[in-house]
Amino acid sequence: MLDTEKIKRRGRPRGFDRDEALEKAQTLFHAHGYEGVGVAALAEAMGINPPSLYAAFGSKAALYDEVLARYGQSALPVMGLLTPDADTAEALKALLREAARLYADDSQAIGCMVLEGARGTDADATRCAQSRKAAARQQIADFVALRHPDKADLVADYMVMLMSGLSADARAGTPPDRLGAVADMGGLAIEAMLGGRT
Amino acid sequence: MLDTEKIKRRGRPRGFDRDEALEKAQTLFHAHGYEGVGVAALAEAMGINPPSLYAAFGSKAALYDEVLARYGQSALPVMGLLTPDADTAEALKALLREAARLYADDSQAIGCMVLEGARGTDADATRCAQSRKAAARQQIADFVALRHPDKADLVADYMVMLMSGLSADARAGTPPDRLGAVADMGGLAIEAMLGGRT
DNA sequence: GAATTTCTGTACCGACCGCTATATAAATGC
DNA sequence: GCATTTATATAGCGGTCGGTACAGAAATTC
Repeated sequence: MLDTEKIKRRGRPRGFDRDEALEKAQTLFHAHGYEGVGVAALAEAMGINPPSLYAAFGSKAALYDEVLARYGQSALPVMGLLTPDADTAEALKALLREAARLYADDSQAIGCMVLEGARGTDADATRCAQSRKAAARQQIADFVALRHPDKADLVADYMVMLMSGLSADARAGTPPDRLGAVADMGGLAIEAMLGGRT
Repeated sequence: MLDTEKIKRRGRPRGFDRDEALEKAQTLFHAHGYEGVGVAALAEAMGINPPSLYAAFGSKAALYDEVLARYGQSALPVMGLLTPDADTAEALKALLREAARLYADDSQAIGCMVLEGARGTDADATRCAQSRKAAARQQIADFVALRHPDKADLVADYMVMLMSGLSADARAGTPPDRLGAVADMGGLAIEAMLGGRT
């Protein structure tokens, strides 16, 4: 899996940087969604032609999958808040606040790419995104289960649901301050469910 | 506006029931979203041909708009919970519970057609849906403002955000009982914000 | 050098998109 | 009857979709 190194391969070498191309694709997918951007637009933004895209990534859906993986790594700082020694409720509230801030930050693209991607029409694309959504949910559930095993599933469901709503509202244009206030209000339910400073 | 009656109009009479056709279109739009269903599929389900569709409704977007209006009326029972004499928190919690039940009910279509429609790629369709979403939000804000004017906007934002998340999870396949539990947990934030039995 | 392998650009495929030109069918007004 | 008006069915418009056949270019191995 670690043959990303520049092994001398025979044949004509690729004329573009694969990761740079992925980054351009990520920008477009995040901004317009899987169905909102076509292969032609992707190829143009990546500075290549469709055949090169298909040679390097296989298909539009496969490219999307790689982009989602890349996004998952860059969005890891969010999940990094869930360290085992953190206070459960405080960490979840911080996660909500950070999600709201991130989703409304229009310096990049609006909303969560995974959660938005999980709602599309295309079967392949939604399957990819939903699997990553489920993985994130499980991460949250495992974290909550450290101290509240009986409430882990419910709280994880609640967190994901809330983040889906936050992402939707962010994309609908809700400004950062209002989104943050809503996220904080969502945190009240966590406190009520888990209690403060447990 | 009330010329829905069977006024004798000259020319060949329409060969299909307009409202029945709308109902079929509603089913398809709700199940697959605006972008997920084409004019050909709509026309076939309505039992007509594309030209009849355009003659009767104008365009795909206009048909969608009428369908949304129809949906808004059939979904009114939900908003009917917000009567002026109802307890604020209790009514909102009941609304959440009812929304969760309705969204997960697969006897018809999954999720909220307005909230899902507000997230699409097509500019016209999302504008229609977002305007109805905003109207519903205002209805909630007005209801809350009756007794908690300073918190009306925040609580309305929170309610809409939560319902968006519920609708997304419902479409992702979350079963009714889990969805209901999450909605109830969301209600805890309302109690914390407005207090019980105010 | 030649043969092989791989990538790249042009140009295009069939399928579907929303939509409509055209001609005909079925009603009314006179 | 006849003209007018409206709705229908057939067939097809230009455009975009995801994806590719093909030939040439650029690297390797021998």
